[in-house]
Amino acid sequence: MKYDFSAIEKKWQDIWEARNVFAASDDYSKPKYYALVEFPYPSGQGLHVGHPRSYTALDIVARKRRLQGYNVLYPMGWDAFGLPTENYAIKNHIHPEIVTKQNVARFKSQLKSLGLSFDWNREINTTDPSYYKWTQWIFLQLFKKGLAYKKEMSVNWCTGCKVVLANEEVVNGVCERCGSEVVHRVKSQWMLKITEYAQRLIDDLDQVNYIERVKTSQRNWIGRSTGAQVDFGTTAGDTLTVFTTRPDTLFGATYMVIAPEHPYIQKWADRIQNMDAVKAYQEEAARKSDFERTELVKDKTGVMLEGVRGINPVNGKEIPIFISDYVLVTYGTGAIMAVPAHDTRDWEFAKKFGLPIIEVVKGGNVEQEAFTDCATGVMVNSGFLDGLSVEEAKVKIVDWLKEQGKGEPKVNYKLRDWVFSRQRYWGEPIPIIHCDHCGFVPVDESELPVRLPEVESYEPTGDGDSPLSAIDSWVNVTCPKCGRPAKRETDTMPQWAGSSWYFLRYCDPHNDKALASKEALNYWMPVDWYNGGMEHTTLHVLYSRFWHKFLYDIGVVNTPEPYAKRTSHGMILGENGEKMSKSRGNVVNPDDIIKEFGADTLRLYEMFIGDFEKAAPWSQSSIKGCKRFLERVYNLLEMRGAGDGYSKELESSFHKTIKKVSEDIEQLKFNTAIAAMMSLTNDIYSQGKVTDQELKTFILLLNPFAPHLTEEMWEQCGFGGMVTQQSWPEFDPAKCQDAQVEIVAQFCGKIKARLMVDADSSKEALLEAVKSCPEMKSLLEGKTIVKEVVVPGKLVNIVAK
RNA sequence: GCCGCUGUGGUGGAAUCGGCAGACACACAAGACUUAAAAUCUUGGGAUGGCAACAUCGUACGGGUUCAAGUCCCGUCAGCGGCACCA
Repeated sequence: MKYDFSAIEKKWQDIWEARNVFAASDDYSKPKYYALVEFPYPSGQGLHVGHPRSYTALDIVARKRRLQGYNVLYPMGWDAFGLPTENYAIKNHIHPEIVTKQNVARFKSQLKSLGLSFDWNREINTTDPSYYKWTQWIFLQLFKKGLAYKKEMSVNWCTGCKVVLANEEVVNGVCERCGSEVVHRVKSQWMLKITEYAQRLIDDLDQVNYIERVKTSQRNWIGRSTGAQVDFGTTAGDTLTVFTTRPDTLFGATYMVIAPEHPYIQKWADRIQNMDAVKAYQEEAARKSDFERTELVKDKTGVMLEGVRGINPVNGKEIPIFISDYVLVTYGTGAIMAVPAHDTRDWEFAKKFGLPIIEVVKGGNVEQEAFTDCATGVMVNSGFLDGLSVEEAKVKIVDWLKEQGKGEPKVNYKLRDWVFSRQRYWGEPIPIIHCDHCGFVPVDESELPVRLPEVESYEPTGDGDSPLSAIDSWVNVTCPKCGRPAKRETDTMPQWAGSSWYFLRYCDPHNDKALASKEALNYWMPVDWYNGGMEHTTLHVLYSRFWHKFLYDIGVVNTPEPYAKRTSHGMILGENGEKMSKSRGNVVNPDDIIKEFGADTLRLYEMFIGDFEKAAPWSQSSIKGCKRFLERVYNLLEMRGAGDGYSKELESSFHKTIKKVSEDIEQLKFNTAIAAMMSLTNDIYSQGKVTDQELKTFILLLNPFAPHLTEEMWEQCGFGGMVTQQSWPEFDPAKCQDAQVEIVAQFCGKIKARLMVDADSSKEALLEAVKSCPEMKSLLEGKTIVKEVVVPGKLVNIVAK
C-alpha cells in the first residue's frame, strides 16, 4: 500500500478545520491545560525549520492532554510590531500593515501545513488596534501607579536602527538585532520601574518549575548583591556615600573613586584645582561607545581630584578621590571605596597610579595580586576587627557603622529600569499627552486605542524623533485635564510590549470590555507549560513576569506568576553544524521538506533529531529514516490479523512502550519515545501479525507525533470516530515486567555468563543459579569466595581468590 | 575573569539509583528479489589479536573511591552558552 502523505495530510487538515476539532471549550467545569509556545514574529522570510521544533513538541503535549481528557488551550498569534517590517516598509514604500498582513498569511498557511493543533479561533495579532488597545491600557495603569516615568538619561543608541535600545538589547556593545555600534545619547525616555520588582522576580523563581538554566540566567541578570552603604566624609564637608560588598575591608580603603558623571564633580567645581583635566576626562568618557569601553577593560584610566579628599569613617584618615570610568554612575551610588589589596580592579588601578596597598585579610600576597578569597582569610591591620574571619568582620563592622550613623546594610541589583521608548513608527503609540500646564496627562481610557496615524514616510526624523512627530494633525490635541493646547507623545513602545501579556489575551481574545474576563483568566491561568528559546530568558520572559506581577498587584490576574513551567529547546543548525542563515547558504525551508517527505515525517524527524534541549545539526539523510518508519507503520495495516486484546508475545512490549512514551513526553525526551515506538514496530514485524487492540494502542501512542497518518489508519481500520476523540492508552505496571529476565554472572567484576531466570527469583536463588552454571563452576574451582554481590534482576558478582 | 552546560562508534544520539556501554536511527558492507537499478527485505559491525572459542583495550585526558564508574570525587584539556570594570 502506498503511503500517499500529501493526500492524507490535506484530507485530515481539512477535516480538523471543518469540524473545529481543536477549539478550546469555554466550559470552565472541566480540568484545563494551557500549553503555550512563543508566537512568532512574522518575518518576510517565512517559517524556519527551527520554528516547528518548539511548536511540534508542545503540539505533542497538547494532543496527549486532549486524549487524557483535558480542556486544552493551545493558541497561536503574531508578534507583528517591529523593525524589520518597518525597514522593509521604508525601503519599498509599502505600509507596514500591508507587509504584516502578507507575512502573516504566509506564516499561517505554513503552520497549517504542519498539522499543528492550534485553536485558530483565538488567533491574535499585536498590531491589531483591538489588541494594542489593551497594551496601551496596561501602560496607563503602570503610569498611574508611578511605575512608568519619563527621564532625561543617557541611553543606548543604535547607530544602525536609529533607535534607543534597552540594556537587554545591547550585546557586547553592539545592537542585538542589527549588529551596529551602540553609542550613548542623552534623551528623555519613558522608563518602566522593573527594578521595583527585582526581589520578587528572584524570590518567586522558587515557586515555578523552570529548567535550571533559565532560573540561573534570570538570577544572574537581576544580579542581586548584598553589602553595605558606607558614608565617607570629605574635606569639602559633603558626605560621599559608597556601596560595598566587602565592608570588612574598610581599614584597607586607601582611596576612593567616583564615576565621571557623578554630580559632586559639578558641586565641587570651585574646590577642584585641576578642573581642566577632570573635564577633559569626563568628555573622553562620554565619547566612548559601549564597545570601546568593553574593549579597553584592562587598561585603567582616571584623574585624581586635587583639592578634595575623602575621610575614612573608621580611622579618620584622609584619602585621595579619583574619577574613573571603571566606576559606573548607574550602579550603587556611583562611588566606591577602593581596597586594592582585596579587589582586582582596585589593585590594577593602584599599581598604575602608585597608590598604597594595605593588607587587611591575611592569606595571600597582596604585592603580587589582589587577595579576594572570603572563605579562608583572617582580619589584620583592622583595629577592632583583627583576628576575626571575613564573615564575622562583615557583621561587626556593619553593626559598628549603624551605631555610628555612618552606614547600613544594603542590597543592590544589576537590573536597570526598562527603557520603554522607541522613536519609531511601527509600534504601539504611548498614550500620553504633554501639557505645559499639567505635565504628563494620560489619555482617557475611553479614548483607547490611540491609533497609529497614516504617514507619508516611516523614516525617523533627522534629530532622532519618531516619524509620528511630523504629523501635526495627530500630534496637536487639547489637554484632557485643562483643555489647553497640548501634544501627544510621539514615541512608540518597544517590540517587547505586546508580547508581555499576550498569553492573557488568548484566554478571552474577543473581549472588548477588558483585556480578558476575570472568569477566563481565573480558569486558564497560569500557563501550564511554556516552551521557547533561551534567547528570550532575560528579555521576554523577565519582562512578561514583571508585567504579570504588576497585573496581579492591581487585581487583574489571580496568579503571581504567569508560567508554571518553562522549558527551552535547542537550535536547529545547518547541515554543516553552523547556525542556519541566508549568508551561509545552509537554510532549510520547511515547505520543501513537507513537499518531499510530508508533515508527519518532518514533525517526527524534528523530535527524533536529538536531545530536545540541545542544538542539533540538520541531516537530510536521517530524515529518510523517519519516513521509512512511517511507511512501515502504515504497512502494519496489512498485518492485521485475528485475536482479541494483546498477543501473548507482545503484551509486555506494549505495556512497556505505553509507559515509556507516556513518561518521555513529560520529560521532553521525544527522541527516546520515538525510538521505543520504532522498537515496538520491529517487534511486531518479527511477529508478522498485529491484533486490533495492538493497532489501536499503537495508533494512539503515535498520534501526537504523526497525527495525519494515524487518523488515516484509524479510519481505514474502521475503529469508529476520530483518534482525537479517543483516550490515551493506560499501562499495567505488573505487565511491564517480563516473566523471565536475563541476568549477568560476573567473576571479579568481569562478565563470564548470561542466564535467564525468573523475574521474581530470590537473592539466594540467583546466587545458587550463578554458582551452578558451568562457566562459574570451573572458575570457582578450588578458590575461596571473598565477596558476593547480588542485584536482583540485573547481576550477580562473585569475588574469589 | 566569573557562572552554567557539554565531551560516548564513521554520523545523530541511548544508557532512573553506580550494575550487560553503544538502544533507536543514519551512513556503510554483504546477501535475497530484479535483465539491471531504485525501492524493499535479511544479515553484519567499537578497536586490537586470533580460523575460532576467547583474550585485551575502550565513554576527552591524568589520578582516586568501589566487588562494580560514561555515571561519584580531585586535577587537566577542549567546545558551547550566559554574564562581564556591577564595587
